[in-house]
Amino acid sequence: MSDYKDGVKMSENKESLNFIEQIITDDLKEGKNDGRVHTRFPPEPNGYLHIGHAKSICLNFGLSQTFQGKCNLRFDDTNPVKEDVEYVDSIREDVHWLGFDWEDREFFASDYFEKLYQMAVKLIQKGKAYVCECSPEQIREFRGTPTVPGKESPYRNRPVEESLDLFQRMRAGEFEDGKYLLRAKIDMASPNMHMRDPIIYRIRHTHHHRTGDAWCIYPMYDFAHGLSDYIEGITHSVCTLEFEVHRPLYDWFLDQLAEANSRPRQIEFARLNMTYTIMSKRKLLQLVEQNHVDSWDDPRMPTISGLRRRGYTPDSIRKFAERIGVAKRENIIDVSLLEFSIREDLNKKANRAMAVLNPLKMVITNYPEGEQEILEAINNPEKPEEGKRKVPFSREIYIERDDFMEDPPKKFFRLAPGREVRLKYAYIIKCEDVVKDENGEIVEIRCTYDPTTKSGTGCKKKVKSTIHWVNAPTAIDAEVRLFDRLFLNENPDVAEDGKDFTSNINSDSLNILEHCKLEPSLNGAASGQGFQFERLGYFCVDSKLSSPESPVFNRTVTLKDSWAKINKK
RNA sequence: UGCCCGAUGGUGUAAUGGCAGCACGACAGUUUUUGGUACUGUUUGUCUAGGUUCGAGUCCUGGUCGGGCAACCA
Repeated sequence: MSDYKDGVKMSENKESLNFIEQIITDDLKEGKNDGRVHTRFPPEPNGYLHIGHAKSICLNFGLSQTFQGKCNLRFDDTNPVKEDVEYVDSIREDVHWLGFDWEDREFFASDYFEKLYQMAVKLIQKGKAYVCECSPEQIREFRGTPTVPGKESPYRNRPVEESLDLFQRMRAGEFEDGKYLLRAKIDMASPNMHMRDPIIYRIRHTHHHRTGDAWCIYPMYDFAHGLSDYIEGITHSVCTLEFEVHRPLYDWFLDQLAEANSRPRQIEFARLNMTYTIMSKRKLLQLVEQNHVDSWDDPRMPTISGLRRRGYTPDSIRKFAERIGVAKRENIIDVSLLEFSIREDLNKKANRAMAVLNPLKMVITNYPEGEQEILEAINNPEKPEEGKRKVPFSREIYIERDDFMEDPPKKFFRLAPGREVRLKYAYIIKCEDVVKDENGEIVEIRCTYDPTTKSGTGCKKKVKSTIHWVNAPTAIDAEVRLFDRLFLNENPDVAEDGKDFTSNINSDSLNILEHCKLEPSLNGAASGQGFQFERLGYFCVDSKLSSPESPVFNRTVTLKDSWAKINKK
């Protein structure tokens, strides 16, 4: 069951509010913003969205749902050299897929370029901004350091008229990149670096993915972001912790330029970090460009598109976001919590099927040759309404190589010479013989079956283990891709001296198995459709590589495996 | 050595001056034709030193530790 119904968060069994919900509740009590709650999700279209963005999306859209407000999608596209429409498209798709709807409120910071320009003009007129001619080196030098105050620019007291004229000519394209800058006139001695006459416009003769060549000056984040919030009537501007020191500047622009009585309020929360995972767009881009992964939607990537292709459901990701909570403390979430969330979801939703990844041929010597019978299998024990399906059975089947041991340790319950196990939905069989090739490798197991132990006939006989299998003559051949963590260490961001994070990459994160055997009901499974392969894990049809003629499945996540633990001891 | 922020079990997150709870993990058990699921139980925590108070995880002061801030990035 989804936790969302009619767009309203249903899990109101939670009795405590996170600190942002608390702030909004208090604001509402004080009658701020005429009782409105309006948030926004503001990605820069310079990369694909990842699980950290999912936290922010769930937060912002979730806030609008719990307070019956609105949430905008706004592309923060003020730096044309890094941005692209490819990213815009993927962001739209990913937010929708997660289950959120911004209705007709899709905006771009670039929509406001004219308004922002006019606001900048107003700032100059008020004597609160000036056109500066410092070089990048001079800017750096004059800025000072956190412990040393900055020095004022020689252009700081340029007459208003002159700044106005220059700014207008900057826009008109009279100057080359870097020749002039527009800066806010605040305080070069401020203990907050961001208040030391920050740059608000720079010249960049670059084609913009939306405005084309209409502009050659572009506003900086601090100027554009808060004012875009203001223009859209945002009430609560939620962002991550690193923007905390920007807040005084955010408020300063509003103090100078806001006229309406409703003003946005910036609130910062701690971004998501996850073990064995990299969460920076820049580094994710590097993984793609250096071919450490195939693409942004490689199933090993922590991107939303990667998780989707891996077999994660929107519900599982939203549940995960709810579980990890929202606070201001730096955090590192164990990736096993994400895995728990998808197992929990798929356990209830995914139909079961039998598949053998590493096939070992078994011949049931006392089963009549050439005969086949049809057995019934339960589609989902958690959902009886899913009913049953037919599974063929005959003299020759495949079992999992791991389910047989010639010389088993004490706690191994599965098949071994002389031992009995149940074949799921079929019969109890006994291993009579092991056939090996000239290298001593086991190539076939010969068994006998007990016809009185057929499943569903009320057989009382108990065996220690039930194993899955696939009927050999009707088996579908498939490729199955197993994934391991992309990084070897818990915190891949920190690498050994002199090395970058790519030195932590797990070179063995992709394991492609050919000629896996699937039960025939899996024929025609839809792209992206998820299944539980009994005893193995959750798998889905790969949306890019699979075809009806040669199916490809991705393993989303294994089942919890207590045997693996016992085996390790 | 400036400014800002933070600190609750292994990992997260609640407790709004009044019994430190929940989830995940770990461990043990019950059920089971998935060594899955479900269920039960166990385990481990308020950074530190003072202060205010009948009472402090919560308020105050000092310290310690961690994070952020010096792109014409966002």
